[in-house]
Amino acid sequence: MPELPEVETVVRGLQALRLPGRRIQRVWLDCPSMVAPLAPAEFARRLQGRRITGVARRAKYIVISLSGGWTLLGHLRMTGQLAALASGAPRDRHQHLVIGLDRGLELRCRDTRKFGRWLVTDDPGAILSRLGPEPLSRDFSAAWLRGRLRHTARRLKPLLLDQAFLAGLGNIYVDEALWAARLGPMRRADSLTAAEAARLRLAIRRVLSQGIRHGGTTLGEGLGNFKLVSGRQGGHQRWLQVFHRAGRPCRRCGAVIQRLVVAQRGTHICPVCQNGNH
DNA sequence: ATCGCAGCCTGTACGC
DNA sequence: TGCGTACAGGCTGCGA
Repeated sequence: MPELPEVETVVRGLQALRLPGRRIQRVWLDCPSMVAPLAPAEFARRLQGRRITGVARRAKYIVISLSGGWTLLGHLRMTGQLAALASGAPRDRHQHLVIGLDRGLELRCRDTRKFGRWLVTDDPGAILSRLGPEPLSRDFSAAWLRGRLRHTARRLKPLLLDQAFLAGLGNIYVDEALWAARLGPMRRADSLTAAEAARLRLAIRRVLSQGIRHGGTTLGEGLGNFKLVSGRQGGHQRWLQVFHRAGRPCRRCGAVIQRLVVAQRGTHICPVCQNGNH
């Protein structure tokens, strides 16, 4: 599942291709729901002929700036992948959106479950402004987190998954951050001490930074699993402490990692390290 | 204010 | 071996 580190890895891959200046020549798609609410023809018309002026990331969104003040916003959701390929490269049936650039390069959005969303808009702020702060930015300060935690009774797991609270975490990195901070997923936010809030903030920043350093997490060999723009796999799966490690020993205390369901999500904890008031 | 659930979708893992 | 079924999960929208 692409979360902040995976999207950052994709965006860095795109940035290495030096896309700014390239012109969009052709747009092909076969899955209208992936560009909804725009009709496919309107989506293509808005892209056609524009030049790419920049590539960036905000939370889990890929933000591709275009000439004329337009922006292509991409969200990979569960199984989305973005590949840069020569225009002659063979297609496969999971490539649902192809953006053809000049000089024979294509951006191909591959998405086995078709949950990903792509939008061309002249007002990206309408979407991006609803997001909470970037966890790796200065906005995510100890004072800010402490202040916000104090005023909500929500449980840590659903709170950290809420993109309007903090933007970019998903199921993997929330579980990893809670383990690193030695906090239980069911802990009420307003029950955290200042020291625990500080620990949580550092843990979040650490697991995200590590995820980026390792090029994101690719779990298993499935068709929809995370890939870099180059098609390679990420490397952070070797560093996971709890996620998908149920039944195996905690690397900190040796207790058996458990899988439970919290906020309708598979949740992985060390029952000994994270035993705080459930 | 906060939670729970359905829906979107299809590959995968499991049971028989 | 092959079939059927449950499950996985980011996000939205709805109802409790």
